[in-house]
Amino acid sequence: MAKDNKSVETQQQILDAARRIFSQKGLAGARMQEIADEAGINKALLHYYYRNKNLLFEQVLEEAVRKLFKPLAVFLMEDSDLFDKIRNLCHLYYSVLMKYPFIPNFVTNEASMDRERVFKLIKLDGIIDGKNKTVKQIEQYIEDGKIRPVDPRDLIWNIISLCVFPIISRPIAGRMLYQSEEEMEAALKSRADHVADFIIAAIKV
Amino acid sequence: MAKDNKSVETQQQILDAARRIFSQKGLAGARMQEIADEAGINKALLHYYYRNKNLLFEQVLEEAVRKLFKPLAVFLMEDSDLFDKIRNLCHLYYSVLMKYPFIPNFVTNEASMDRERVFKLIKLDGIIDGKNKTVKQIEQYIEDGKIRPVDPRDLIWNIISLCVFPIISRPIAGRMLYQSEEEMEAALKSRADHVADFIIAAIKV
DNA sequence: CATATTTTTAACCATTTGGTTAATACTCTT
DNA sequence: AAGAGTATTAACCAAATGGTTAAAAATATG
Repeated sequence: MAKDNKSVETQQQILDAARRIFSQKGLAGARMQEIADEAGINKALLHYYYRNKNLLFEQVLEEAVRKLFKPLAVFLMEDSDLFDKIRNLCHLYYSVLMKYPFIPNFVTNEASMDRERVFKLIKLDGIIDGKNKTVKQIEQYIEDGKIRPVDPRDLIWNIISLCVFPIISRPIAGRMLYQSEEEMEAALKSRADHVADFIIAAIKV
Repeated sequence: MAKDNKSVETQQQILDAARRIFSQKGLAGARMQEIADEAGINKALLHYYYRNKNLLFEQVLEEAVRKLFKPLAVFLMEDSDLFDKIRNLCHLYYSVLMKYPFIPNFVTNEASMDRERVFKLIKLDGIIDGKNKTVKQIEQYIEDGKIRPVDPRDLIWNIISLCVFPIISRPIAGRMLYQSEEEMEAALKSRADHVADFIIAAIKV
């Protein structure tokens, strides 16, 4: 049994490499040899730790799905004021996705190729419980006249879209909208606030 | 020289098949044999009309990029009232993307794999001219007190996000937010209007 | 109808790729 | 230091895959 930490270090290097390669090239486009090279090891060693490509991919995908859905689950479950929740979600998403900008595209793309594989990794029950909770909260806010009448599910979908899509479209939209990389980076920094403001302005009476 | 139309018909079948396969599996995941089967022809015939996989892919990608950016270019260039433009864009995008729902994911994914390949296909000059025009229009609306002060580029990015992302995320979000496929289909029908309302509510003073 | 041209196919081929094997280096325990 | 177990490697293999070739249908042309 691996008592020393050389092996876990190697496994970590493999996972890091796999994350980079898989997220950039997808399951079909990634080459085991390339992952091994990127990890600085032999291809046979790669198979020694991760029996095959699919298993390795599944591990990387699971991690990505978890990271992508955690902020959403937190948002949907939270008990606090709706406006606070929205601001929190925007900031949480931006900090996570700025750190792992490849995740949204990686997951949505895999979902379009093999929907079920992604579903199996989402704790759907928890999400749906949270969704029902937040839908109720939104309905209550409408009833209390705190926000305009909107379809709660449309609203949730809009919020997610505004948090996630800018990251996916950044390579293209950045070049279209901004003069330079730096200008875009700067704009991105304040986007979490702007998006939250935008959403709240759209619903507040 | 092909005077008859059997050959163009075959080429069309190939393109249709290639669209389906490439958009579902990506460049690396698609198999020439599978495209040939889907088109009901021999693999050698596939190479007879399209010399190699890359050329065929490029053709499918170009078409997808054109379809994805046309509504945006129209929006950015249009001279009419900003609110009308926004409503138009939402409806245009929804009609195009409901017809070709695979396009956004296909293009964003390819952009994340090979950014330059996508850039080369976008008529960037036209888009940027239009962008400058619409940015000026938004600034004018702010100055005239018709809308709240917002960063024009953030606003444009938000509009695009709200039009495009729901299509990308539909397989996942649909199952999370709605009880059944039919319920989601129904909700989707009115989304173009809701999204336009949402955006306008967010900026109108 | 004969022949030139285009379309379609079956059989092949070279390369790539995921995965295996068997042997070697390393590390830890006693 | 010896031996057991673990980590690592080079060489290899079978299957899959993009692409080619040469011949056969089919079609157009005179």
